[in-house]
Amino acid sequence: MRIATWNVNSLNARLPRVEEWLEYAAPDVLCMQETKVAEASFPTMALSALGYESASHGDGRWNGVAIVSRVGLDDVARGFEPGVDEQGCRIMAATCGGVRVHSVYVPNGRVVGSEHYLAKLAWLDELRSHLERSASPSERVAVCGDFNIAPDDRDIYDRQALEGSTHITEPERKALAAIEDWGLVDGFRLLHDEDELFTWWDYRAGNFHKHLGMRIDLILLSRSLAETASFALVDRNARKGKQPSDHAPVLIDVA
DNA sequence: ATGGTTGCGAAGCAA
Repeated sequence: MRIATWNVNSLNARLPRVEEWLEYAAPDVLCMQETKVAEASFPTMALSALGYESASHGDGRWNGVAIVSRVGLDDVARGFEPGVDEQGCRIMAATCGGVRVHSVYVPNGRVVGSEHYLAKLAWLDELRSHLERSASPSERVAVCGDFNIAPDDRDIYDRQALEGSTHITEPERKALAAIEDWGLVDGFRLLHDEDELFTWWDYRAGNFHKHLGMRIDLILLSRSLAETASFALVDRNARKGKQPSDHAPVLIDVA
């Protein structure tokens, strides 16, 4: 079973690239983030034509997450518990091919110490609580998405250049570690321990071609699922060419 | 490597 995650930065703008990618990468499940599309106007038919069922959670303008699957899509749950993340549209889950799959878009945080940064840390804490309430680490669980955190210094291009900015601070990394401590492992890292295998590059200043990026898009797997991981890849080709997202998709094959 | 680009939506913000 091939599981993928991709921050598409507007599904409306990216639909041709997503369709192309589904055809050649052939994931069984694709989690998307920053779809920026309302549930009512989600391109369900276009994805159905490629053999994928869809479920989404979005308000149409900001954020938005989706899961598309060709191995079943059941028990869809949107947001955290009632009253939390009602406007954010940053998390949803579905059961696909026997795996409880989550698509998450962690808040960016903007500036270290700002209210948005504190909200990011609170959101990550809520994600840990949500997993405790709604899933079991002994089952087949995948938490996929744009975490807006580079797990360690292998995942950034230069420690000094980024000092003082978000995505690399200890509180963010500890919050991610607390989520992993629930019972998840970084699937991509199981199969690749090299540095500078980035998943996101700023559109500006030719950063992609200068190899100035971060690895912030992660596929976290429960242990039983992680044990079966056989192949993982960041598809940098999807970051090239006409109208790319600023993120590349990440995929992993599990049994 | 502090200067840039893209998306949304129609100016300026978020990333």
